[in-house]
Amino acid sequence: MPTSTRFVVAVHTLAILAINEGRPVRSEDLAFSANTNPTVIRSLLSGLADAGFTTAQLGAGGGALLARKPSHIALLDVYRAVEDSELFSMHRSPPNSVCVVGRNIQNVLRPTLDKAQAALEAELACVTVADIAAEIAQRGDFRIPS
Amino acid sequence: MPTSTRFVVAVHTLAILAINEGRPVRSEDLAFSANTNPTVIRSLLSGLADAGFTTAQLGAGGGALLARKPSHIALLDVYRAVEDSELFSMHRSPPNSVCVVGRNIQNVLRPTLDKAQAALEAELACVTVADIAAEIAQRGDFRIPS
DNA sequence: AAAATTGTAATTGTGTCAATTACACACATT
DNA sequence: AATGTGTGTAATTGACACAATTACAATTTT
Repeated sequence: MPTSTRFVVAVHTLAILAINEGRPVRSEDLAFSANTNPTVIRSLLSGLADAGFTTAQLGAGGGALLARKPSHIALLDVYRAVEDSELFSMHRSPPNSVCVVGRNIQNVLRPTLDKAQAALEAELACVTVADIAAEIAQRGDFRIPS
Repeated sequence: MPTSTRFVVAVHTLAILAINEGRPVRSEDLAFSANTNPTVIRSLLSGLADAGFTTAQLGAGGGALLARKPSHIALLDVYRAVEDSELFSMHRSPPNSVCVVGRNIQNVLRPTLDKAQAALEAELACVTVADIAAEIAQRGDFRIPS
């Protein structure tokens, strides 16, 4: 049940912005690091900006900036901002309602699937972009300019 | 996120087998209930049989049967038997190792993603096919022949 | 022997995501 | 003001995965 690569790339992007706190970073540079296309990054930033996590500065010397302290952006927030579809997908075409199982399976399964998703989300809520950035700084042996 | 429908359809299938305990059910009938193709069901049953959850009886009057008590088949087992790909997908092409973030992001993210997946799986481990079948029986106002 | 059913391979159809292209719009610098 | 830089968004294309479908060999029951 694969999620798209959006979530991971979005966290990657935010981590770079956290490390370059204050300095605008161009989508081209972000794309270079994530090994993808600038437009893909801009599309992600669009969602992140809607959620209030980033802003953009147009024109020469412009780029993306964090709009909020990285310690106040949980990975769950990022997940929700850029990942839209359901975690579990049900039957492609609705099950046959003539059958008791077909008639009830989705409603019966729903609470369990929701609980599982909630458990996953609770874990993502515990970690922030600041945590990720700090860990990267440690591995790279440098300090994040506060 | 076009995730696969395999997991839900597999649970659907096992619930039917649990309710028809002892009686073989043809892939055609299972497919009719799940509103899909018999071959799709047979492919799922192939994985479930490999995992030791079902057996098949060939020939006229044949079909699929549970090989284990439904109370001994957790949804997590089903999930693992029929769903192969990773829950979180990382970058499509590897991030740029010239950048500190690109070089470390995947390793830094891995523990969190693993913990999130484990939390999800723990929930799926709590519920069995027997639970699902019982809930369906209750909604359909009938009893499962033990 | 004949009919029924599974198991599996191969092909086709469909949909989603990512890459790419294109361009209008906004800002900054001169 | 004019020009260059960069974002924002739409549209197209490519790649890929899943499901549907077709086909058929193998096995079992009647």
